[in-house]
Amino acid sequence: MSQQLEKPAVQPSEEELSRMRHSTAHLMAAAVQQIWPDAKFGVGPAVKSGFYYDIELPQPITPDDLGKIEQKMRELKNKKLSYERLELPIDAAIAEMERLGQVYKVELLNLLKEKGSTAVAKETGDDDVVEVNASGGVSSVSFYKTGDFVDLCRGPHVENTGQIGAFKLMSIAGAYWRGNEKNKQLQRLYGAAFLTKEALEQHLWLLEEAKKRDHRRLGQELDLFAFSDLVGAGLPLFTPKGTLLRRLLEEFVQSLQEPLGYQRVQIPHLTKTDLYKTSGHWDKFQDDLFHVSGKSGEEFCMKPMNCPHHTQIYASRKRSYRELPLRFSETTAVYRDELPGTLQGLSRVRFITQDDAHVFCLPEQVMEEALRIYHIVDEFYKPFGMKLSVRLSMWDENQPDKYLGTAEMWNGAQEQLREVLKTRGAEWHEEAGEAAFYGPKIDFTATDALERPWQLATIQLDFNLPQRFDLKYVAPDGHEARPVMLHRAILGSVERFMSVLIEHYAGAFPVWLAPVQAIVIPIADRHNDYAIEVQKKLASANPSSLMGSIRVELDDARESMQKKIRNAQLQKIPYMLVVGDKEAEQGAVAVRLRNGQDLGSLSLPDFIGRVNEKVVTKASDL
RNA sequence: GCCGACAUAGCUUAGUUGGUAGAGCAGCCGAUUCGUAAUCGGCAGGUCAUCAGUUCGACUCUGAUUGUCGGCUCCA
Repeated sequence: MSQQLEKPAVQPSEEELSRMRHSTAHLMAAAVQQIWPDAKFGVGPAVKSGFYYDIELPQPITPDDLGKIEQKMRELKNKKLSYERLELPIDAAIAEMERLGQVYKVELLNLLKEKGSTAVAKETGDDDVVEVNASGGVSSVSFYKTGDFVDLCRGPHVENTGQIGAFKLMSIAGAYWRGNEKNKQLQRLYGAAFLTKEALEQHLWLLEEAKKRDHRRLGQELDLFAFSDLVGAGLPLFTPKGTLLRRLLEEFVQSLQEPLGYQRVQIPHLTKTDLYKTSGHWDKFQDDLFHVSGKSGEEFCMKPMNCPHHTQIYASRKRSYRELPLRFSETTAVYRDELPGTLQGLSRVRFITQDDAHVFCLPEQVMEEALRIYHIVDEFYKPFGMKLSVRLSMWDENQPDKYLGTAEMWNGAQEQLREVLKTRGAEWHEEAGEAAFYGPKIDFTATDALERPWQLATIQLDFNLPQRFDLKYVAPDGHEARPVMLHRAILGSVERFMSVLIEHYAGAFPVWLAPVQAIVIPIADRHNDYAIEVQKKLASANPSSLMGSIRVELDDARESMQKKIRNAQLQKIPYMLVVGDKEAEQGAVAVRLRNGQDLGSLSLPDFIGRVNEKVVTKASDL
């Protein structure tokens, strides 16, 4: 007998929470079943901050029903019903579920019987169904019974419903059965659940706070971008301030990549579709392109990516091994006809500006080049203090037809990227099926205010497109050889990066990024002349800033100083420069920081020096 | 694309048994000239997203379209 591990005295709270949430999902299902006895149940796992259950009813559940369900849940909770575990041979289980008309459970059980629990967990996204261990067939399964509700489930659960904490049903959504859009769509009921009422309230409060950081709201309040129904969905329009922010980000990344040998190129936004028929994108993405036709009858489309164009710059002349690596970079827009239901603020758009680059190199240069890119990613993200998670996105070897190239190619390329991660000492996780169709990638993701993950930077290895476009270089021995291609983006999409950035800072940008860095606030009209003088001096003062000056505005509205300070606060302007009689006399400014701190009177050179330092160091403080 | 919800002035929004819209902020005009988060008064601004339909009459009811939000699916 193996040594028993002692249970820790205090359960890790995550595990405890997750168990309670899972039990709450059962409680909700039990309540739904009492109200609508003909409800059919899909899967119902615990998730971040709560749980969900997928349910099918002849009459859809409406938001008004949520209160009713909650009330029934409380009733059942107060009865302190036990969670009772039963084991059944799989065939008996199938028969029982058939008797109850639970068609989805029957389907799961059959799947378990044939393919085992790993396959089921993978397909449903729910590993609570049964113990995840073997990938072979399962011979017996466990059920949990709560009151009249019996559910296929591996557990564990709390002992009885009285131990369930505070919960609230949050929303109803559609979700395809087994995650496949060809299947029927069930109703997914989401709930939040916490051990205590206080924790639940805290969570709801955090959600409210997150709304204030929503980039869509801040984009409007801070006048960064806008949308127009006339222009169309997913097509953001950038205001002067938003455009300035974009330029600052682009120039930052340019300042990092240019010294590393990246050369700018430029390509048209239209192309004949032949380009994508050659690259292989056509077969996969033709429905997601904006198609354009001209006079000639030739088929054109808006470019949805830049790699094929860049290969044609490479292919425009004979290349020698001596000129490799070639690193073509370009910050440029691509256009993708994303499904309307997926569009979301700047996070998911149809006009996407990529800070794209393609490196063409010798096979033996791949590591070095990938490491260079990794270095740029590190340097770029450092000043923001954003938490990035790193994913090695691999192909799905069970679906080779979704990808170009051979298993050998894929395994080799994946191993190379794994080496890169090891060399960097990165912490990463690996996911099959997340690769691009032409190669594996290292993806860097960040989260928004609601902690939804978004992919930003990416490093992709590609042996396929060089082959498709028959790219060559002349090797030292005089023979022609095939270069390797790396695709990379640092921000990813400028729009998406901005969405994450805005939420990361809650709109309060550090000095180097703030579209308006300082605002001069004259106390009374008689101070306007001095205020103008201050503005002029600052606007031409800061040669080391990326934009060549301090970005300063003057608020000469005939309003109270208090009002002007309030407005500047709401605009999250880092420095408020109050000038009155005293300052005019001393040639100074009274500096108030965005965080409310009063720096007192500073001479102009002192203030300029301060801003200069914050900009040059990309400081996060003021 | 699918499921569900929503759409009133630039922004936030009031407006239930269907009788042609009311406010705050922003804007404009005037007064106020102020020491660290909203001075006061006035004016203007709406074919109630669009298009059909029901009705004597539609912001209100029905349908379609467009857009937005939360999910699902997809994501080069």
